[in-house]
Amino acid sequence: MPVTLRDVAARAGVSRSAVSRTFTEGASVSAKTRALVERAAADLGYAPNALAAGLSTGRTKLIGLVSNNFHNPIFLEVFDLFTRGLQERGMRPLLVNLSDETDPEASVRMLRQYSVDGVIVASSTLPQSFARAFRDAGLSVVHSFGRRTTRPEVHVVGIDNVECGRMAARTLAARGYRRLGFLGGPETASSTEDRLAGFDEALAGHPGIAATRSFAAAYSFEAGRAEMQRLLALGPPAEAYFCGDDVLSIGALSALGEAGLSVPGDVGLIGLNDMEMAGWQNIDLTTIRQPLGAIIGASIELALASVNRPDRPPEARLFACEIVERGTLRPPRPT
Amino acid sequence: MPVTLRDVAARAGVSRSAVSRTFTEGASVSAKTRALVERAAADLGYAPNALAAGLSTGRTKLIGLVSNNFHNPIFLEVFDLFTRGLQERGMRPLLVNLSDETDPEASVRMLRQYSVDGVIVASSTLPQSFARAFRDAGLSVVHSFGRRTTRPEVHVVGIDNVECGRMAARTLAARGYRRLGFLGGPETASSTEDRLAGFDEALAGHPGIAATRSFAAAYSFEAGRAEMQRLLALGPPAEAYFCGDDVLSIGALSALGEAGLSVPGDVGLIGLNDMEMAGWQNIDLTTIRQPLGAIIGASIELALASVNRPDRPPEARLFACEIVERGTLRPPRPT
DNA sequence: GCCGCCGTTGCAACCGGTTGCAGCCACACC
DNA sequence: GGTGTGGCTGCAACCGGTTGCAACGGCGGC
Repeated sequence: MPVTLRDVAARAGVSRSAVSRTFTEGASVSAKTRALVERAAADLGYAPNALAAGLSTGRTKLIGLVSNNFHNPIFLEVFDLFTRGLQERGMRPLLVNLSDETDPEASVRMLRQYSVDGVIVASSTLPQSFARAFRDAGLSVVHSFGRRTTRPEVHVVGIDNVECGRMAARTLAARGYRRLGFLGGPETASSTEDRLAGFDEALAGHPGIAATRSFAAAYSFEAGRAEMQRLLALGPPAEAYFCGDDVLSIGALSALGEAGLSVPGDVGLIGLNDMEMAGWQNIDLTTIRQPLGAIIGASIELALASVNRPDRPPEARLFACEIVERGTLRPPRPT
Repeated sequence: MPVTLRDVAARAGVSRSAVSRTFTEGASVSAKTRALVERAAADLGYAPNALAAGLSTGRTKLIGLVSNNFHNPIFLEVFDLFTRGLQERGMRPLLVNLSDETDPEASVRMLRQYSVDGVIVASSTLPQSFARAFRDAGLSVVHSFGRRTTRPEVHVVGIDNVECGRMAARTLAARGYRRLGFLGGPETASSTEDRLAGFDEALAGHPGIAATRSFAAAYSFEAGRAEMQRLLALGPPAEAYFCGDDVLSIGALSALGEAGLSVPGDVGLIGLNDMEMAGWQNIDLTTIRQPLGAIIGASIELALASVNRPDRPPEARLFACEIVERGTLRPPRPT
């Protein structure tokens, strides 16, 4: 039923090689045969089989897009940008959902079975063991939203979480807040650790400022809300919180509102990510913007580059973030 | 570098066929050879190449997952359920983003190039021409969140939008609202048309009730907000609105709040979908729940079934919705 | 002891492409 | 006219599997 190379060759009266060559960039074909073949292909509605081609060339133009983050709305934006970016470059994303997967082994087999050209792991919570397992299987992998380490094992693209922690601390200090709270994501996530480290570091220079710390069970609305409720039950809240993610901030916002506390009147809040929703006027969250487009662009770039040079040493690309001023912090304090 | 059938065969001292057969369900292999092969495969870390297999069998276990809805948060839930559901059944989703695509032709070629076993179109806004184009190319397709037509061209799974419109109208009437508003999605979307039809139909039995209608430019927060702002600028609002989607409701909510109107005090609101966010306590939207899990389960089921029986006549499966009572409508009026 | 049967096995062709290699041809040059 | 050159072309092998077919071996039944 489907039309193949052979059919086109027959109709054009040329060899199969000739047909193949007219469809491969930079192959040597005369204008005459090319015209013949193109005519026949158009008549028949021929589309070359990318998978069969991949069998010979070793390149399927398939990229494994791996994530376990299907409850944080920012990931819809992430998937949008990834799929479009990959499509524009002629690649196809094979989506892998690792939500309740704990063993890298199964996913590795899967990805190898489909001989993807490369893997992009888009997650800030997936343990590094996954990325490592993919790499050990000989796949070229890029870890987006990952952590920079001194001796990276795979390509990493993301933000400088330590610096974000500092930014948050400096911003809160500049607004005159003195009793701060750090409300992070899962304690074991590297992003949480790093943000806290930066936060603490910047605060070290401000002896008059105290900070508490706590951790939500996940990067989700419910977790943020639950954690803030727990804090409120414990005693009076801090003057302002740095939340490790916008979705946590919104959860916290909800708990605060329910407790009758006003933001930013009673409590200040700053998030991280700047997801679409943070700008919705009934949320209006002051936050630290992660340059999503740049991160994803670089991830794709790196993934494609390392397909061609698999031995290329792992590289870390970190992007700068910026404060987005909205309505959940009180204005800077005049000095 | 990658280990193939041939390597395993050599190490196990059997033919390539024997290896192939031990890995295909229901083939005839003796326990002895099977053990031999499995041992060798494990030693070598062999994983069969699914794409090469697909070349012979004509089944790649790849499913094209096509959508253009990357700005409605409910679609993150949709992708989550689809990817998990497909993975559980041993299928792999190839994600296709049609956000700014107007010509089905290109996507058809793409999907055929990767010889997907089937296509699932997950969108309530994509014109039917896309689904039809896929079908015409010989692909078996399921349209999720699509519209039931009298003579369906492809499998359709979704909800009865007309009935949802009726439910909304009946609910608002029962609460004693008399001046209603229909705030739909894009006027050309079939889902919008159907919901409006049902809404009008149910209202026909209530001569004392009047309704206005208007349409947002897209199923998005911004569009819902803009449309409600426009309505408010025109004059006093209706007593209650039926919004064609939760994300529209939330946009409307934001515009109402900004105008100093309280919900449900001054204006009532009912949405449709029941996305995760609708339950967030600071949104607390009364809405009509779409049974997402059932819809997606049935879509996958149907997609897989029609791979095996491509000539199976197109079928429509519609699921019932239910009202989820939260805080944006005033309580039922005692009669 | 012979026959037939059936489960198992390997051969070889095939799926739909790609590509190294050698042959062909036209043309230009001497 | 002979030779050399270079651009096109087709042959055939190969990518990593699957599968129809025929051969093989062991076993039970007569």
